[in-house]
Amino acid sequence: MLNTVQIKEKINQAGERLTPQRIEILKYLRSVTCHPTAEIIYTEVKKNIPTISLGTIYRNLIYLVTKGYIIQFQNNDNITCYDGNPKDHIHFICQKCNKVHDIFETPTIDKAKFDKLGIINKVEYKVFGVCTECNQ
Amino acid sequence: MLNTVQIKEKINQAGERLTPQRIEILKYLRSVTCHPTAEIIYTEVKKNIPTISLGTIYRNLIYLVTKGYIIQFQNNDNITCYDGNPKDHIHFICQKCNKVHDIFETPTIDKAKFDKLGIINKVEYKVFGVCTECNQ
DNA sequence: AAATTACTAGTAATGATTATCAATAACTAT
DNA sequence: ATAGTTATTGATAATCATTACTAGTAATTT
Repeated sequence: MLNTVQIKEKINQAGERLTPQRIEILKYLRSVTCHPTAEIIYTEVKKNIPTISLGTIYRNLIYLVTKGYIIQFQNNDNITCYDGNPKDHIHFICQKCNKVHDIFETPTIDKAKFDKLGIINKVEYKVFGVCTECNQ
Repeated sequence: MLNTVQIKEKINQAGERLTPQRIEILKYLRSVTCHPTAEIIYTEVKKNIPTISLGTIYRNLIYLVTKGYIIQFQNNDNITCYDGNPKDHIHFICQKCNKVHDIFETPTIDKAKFDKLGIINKVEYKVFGVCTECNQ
């Protein structure tokens, strides 16, 4: 996992600025294993930067997703969730409690089939079901 | 592909009613290979049932998804799209033109890994990229 | 240290989706 | 067939996650 210095090195590029807000959002997402919504990230980052606004959260999340530092996906209620681990993996989403579990396995697909269709930028694998806790 | 009689047989169950609106929405989705939004479905079904309302479209789409007659997923703009083919398959989504291509292949995953987590109800595989047409 | 401009905070606007409710019509039982 | 039950519809209002806007601020460059 990247430390703050590494984040600084990685995130800063020509024409882009390294703001405390941007660092804090990425640091938070890298520090948790859950898959928070923008609203939750807002609540949590606010503890360290009380004046941060929700718009800043959204803007930076878009930035971090675009840059590939984090992953985004929609949960069962179609709310966008974020994952600080950008490595391809499967999300198991409980349809009752909406909790998300990571499965660190990449399904094997026939890449050749996609070559005709175009260039692949990212994949998203979701599995919906009911977790063991909710299935009592 | 189901014909109208088969749809009637399949769709009607105790406590549920077979309305012309419901039939028409399913018939439309079964007749196309594209992946329309609720708005597009509204426009198309309206040609046959001019008085149908958008709320009825949404309500029946939820019904059809719940029953497993159709599939839903979010496109690159996070708008819900619908697929009249409920068989598991991969969606290749162009990030430029938002067009969706079907890949009739099911990635193999280690089901055992999910047994610990809970019961699987459905899977959703999406691949984002740029289609050959947009990549000129 | 000054200049440039990407970024922020605060707020308003957007728009897909859901909720509401009286009227209707699909189904059931007689 | 007919009447009764209630799932569904049409129309409209409400919701709320997300985006747009703007003047002020601060990160970076020169």
